[in-house]
Amino acid sequence: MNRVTRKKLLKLYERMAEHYGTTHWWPGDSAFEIAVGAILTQNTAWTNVERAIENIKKASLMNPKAIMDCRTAKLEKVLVPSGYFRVKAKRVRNFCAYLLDNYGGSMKKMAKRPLEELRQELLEVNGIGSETADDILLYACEKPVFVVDAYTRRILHRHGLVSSDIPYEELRSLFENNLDSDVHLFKEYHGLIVWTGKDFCKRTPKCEACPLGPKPAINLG
DNA sequence: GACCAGGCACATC
DNA sequence: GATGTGCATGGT
Repeated sequence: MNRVTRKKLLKLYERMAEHYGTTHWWPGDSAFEIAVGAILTQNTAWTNVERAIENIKKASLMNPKAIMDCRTAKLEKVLVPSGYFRVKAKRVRNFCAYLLDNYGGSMKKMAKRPLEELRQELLEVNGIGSETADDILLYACEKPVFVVDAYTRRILHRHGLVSSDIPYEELRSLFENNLDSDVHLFKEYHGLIVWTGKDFCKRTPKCEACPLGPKPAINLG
């Protein structure tokens, strides 16, 4: 099922923006911090990620070289609050190794690579999948990529626009092909989806108060 | 105390 | 190629 149109996507955006205003998503003091946060937030609530990011900063580890140089036990310890700390320590390090080997540890240099090639490279890093790669591309590298997450799929499905098992790439294409290729729009759209999802679209949704309408299937026309 | 959260890789059939 | 499983913490 695919009933997505440009008009409907703009309507969704408009309703969420009316409710929340500007989200300024994604928070972070640097592109590197955003990339690390993208890995740490995998299947994890953002509040837990914030604690781990604070720990990384307090330990002066918020740069790729420091993360590669520190002992595994120490890195794992600062990541404990974000959950899955053993796998995430490996994944963060895999990204740091990639960044150091290919771009001398510079996110700025990395971001100069063409979008498609960079996306392929990121996906080859063990621990970086589609969503994490796209988070990094959009929010850390300012590339016009639409980030799809569980909320995106859930919200569009509940409004009768796509099937619940639509593949990641397919859903990403629907947004990218129907909207202007605009980094600011893509950032805000995803930010609004995250906020709406957190407030109203968990597995047990509170559709009554949702800015998108009182029922899962609303008239978006 | 159960259930859930913005994933991902790997094993198995 | 589809389906299942491990990974771990903190909030509700």
